[in-house]
Amino acid sequence: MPEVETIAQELRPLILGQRIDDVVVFDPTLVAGGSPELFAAQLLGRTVASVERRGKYLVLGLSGSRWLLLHLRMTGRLLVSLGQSPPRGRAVFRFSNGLQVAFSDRRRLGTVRLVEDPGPILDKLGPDPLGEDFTSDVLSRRLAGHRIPIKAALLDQHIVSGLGNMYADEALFTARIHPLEPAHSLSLQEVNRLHRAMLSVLRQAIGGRGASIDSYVRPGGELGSAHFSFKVAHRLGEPCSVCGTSIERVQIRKRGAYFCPKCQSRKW
DNA sequence: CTTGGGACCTGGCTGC
DNA sequence: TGCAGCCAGGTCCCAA
Repeated sequence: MPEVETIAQELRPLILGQRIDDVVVFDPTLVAGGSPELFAAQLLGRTVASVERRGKYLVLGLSGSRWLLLHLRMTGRLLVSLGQSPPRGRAVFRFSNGLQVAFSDRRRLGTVRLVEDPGPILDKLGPDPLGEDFTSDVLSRRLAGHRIPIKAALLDQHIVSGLGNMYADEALFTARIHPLEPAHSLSLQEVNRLHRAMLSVLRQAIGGRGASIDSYVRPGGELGSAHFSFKVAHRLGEPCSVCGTSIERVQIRKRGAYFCPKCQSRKW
């Protein structure tokens, strides 16, 4: 999410108010829920009225009541360039100010979708941790009744939206909660700590313009620096910054979970 | 309803 | 050296 937020922030001043003059889809599987031809045709001539993030979606509001939803998944990138060397990628959007935005995506899991009503997709998302209404109380209610590991709950975008694998690990470390702790069994105090940790981890990562651990780069090609602040994520075997214990890794739902076995000791 | 597993995808890595 | 097989992780879909 910090990566998508960074992209939204940096793309916004470049394309807000601009008209979409050309769309070329090189990889038809990029377009979800409709034909690539129709997708391109229906985008032409519309202007960009808003550039927002919802969960991990990048949401472009367009003139004529259409919404362009982009999801980058793991390796999707949006890269800007001006005119000359036309960028390849899965698709390229050209705007009236001459700017080109390429959707590049090594593993081809990202999607774009043009809809009249984003509700059916976005309303399924849980609350955004950076939204004003995301209180500790809200988090507590969202976790109630879920017996799954807290790490799995944080990654379920229907429960809360925006946390990816790295940031879930970082938030749990900061809150000193073991990733396998059943979500519904967190104490009020633990939920409070987790709530604060989610906010601080995400805000700090946005301040670092995202984490370039895998293939993420900013629209201009620059790297993010948020990964330099990671305490546990992708730090298997390194000493914990708090207690010096070796960072461990377990599998939860086929995903790697990094944690400090001492700072995040289980209570059961 | 909740939960868990497979599928998708491909560059990089492991191991024989 | 060559190559099969595994792994990463966000989301959807399906079965229990």
